[in-house]
Amino acid sequence: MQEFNTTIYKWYHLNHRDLPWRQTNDAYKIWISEIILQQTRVAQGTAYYLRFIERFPTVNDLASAHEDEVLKLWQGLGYYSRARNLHAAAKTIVNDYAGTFPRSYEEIVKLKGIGPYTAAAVASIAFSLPFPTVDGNVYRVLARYFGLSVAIDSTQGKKEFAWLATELLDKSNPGLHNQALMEFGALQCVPQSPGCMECPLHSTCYAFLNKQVSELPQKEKKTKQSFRYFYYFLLETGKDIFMEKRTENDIWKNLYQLPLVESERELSEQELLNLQIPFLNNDSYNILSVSAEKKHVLSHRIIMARLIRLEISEDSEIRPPLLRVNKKDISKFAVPRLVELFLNDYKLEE
DNA sequence: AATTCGGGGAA
DNA sequence: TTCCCAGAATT
Repeated sequence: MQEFNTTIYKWYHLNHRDLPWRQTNDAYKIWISEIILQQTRVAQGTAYYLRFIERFPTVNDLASAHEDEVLKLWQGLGYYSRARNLHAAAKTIVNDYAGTFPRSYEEIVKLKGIGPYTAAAVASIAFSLPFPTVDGNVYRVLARYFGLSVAIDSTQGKKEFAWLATELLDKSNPGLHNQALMEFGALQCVPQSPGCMECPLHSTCYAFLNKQVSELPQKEKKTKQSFRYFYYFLLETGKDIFMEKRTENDIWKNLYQLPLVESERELSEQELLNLQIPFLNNDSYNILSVSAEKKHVLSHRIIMARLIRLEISEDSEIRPPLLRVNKKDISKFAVPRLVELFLNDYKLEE
């Protein structure tokens, strides 16, 4: 047990990455990095972290920003509730804690978007409080080394792993302990074909000794996907197009998009040509083009989408919720990746 | 306990 | 294709 920890620490000392959020003790910055890295690889999140910290150096800067700008900085990163919750929590910190990050686990875990993992990460790394971080890396390392075969996504499994992680925690330096264990999982004890021959723990690793490395950790649920059919409309006047905000409790909430008609089933090109356009009060338009079908895969959805370009007259009656946007301002709006791709294609055509 | 929420990189 | 990433909130 002691051997496990000291070996991990030694490995961390030799192999850890020099990441931007490891150069600070600022709880605010640690927090930002942890939210960005939820279900997100370091390689993908780092650039977002740097831009975010540059624009919002303090919690006050973030709290006083408009949500649209926060989402724009988050564009392309996914799981946008993270950005909305981050913004809401910043306001809570400013309003309820006078802009000082709360220093107890109980207060931290109450903040929006902060669950057991993130609360433990901030508490241990920023404040040296004794709470173990149990993330995907930790599940994997512990499951393999100690041979825990209980499913990591079951209630029982979460309890058992949390208990073991608490037992292992070095309370004299919980921040270092947590980061070392996670880094070890991220770089050495990786999900697919880890380098066990070079691993400093292989002589005492249950999974390696019992040839169960590829069987651990165990998971029980697999996500099932369903289809959705999105038909976006690019309404062009001379210099403007139209956009709308997604306000429903659905994917991409509070992001912007091109006017959308969603269908229960796939529509043929002929059906699209005859479609009633719900946001136009008259029918004075020309169909310029119908794009090829684009397949956009999310974790629980497969979205099949097309872009229909319409030329409309300057005096067309547009249903109110649509925003008239000058073409040079389109990039100011936070849009889903799918819409961004359509807009990029459109710009290339021009 | 099950579902939802994004997007990308690696094999 | 499949897996899964420094998970959390909602149902």
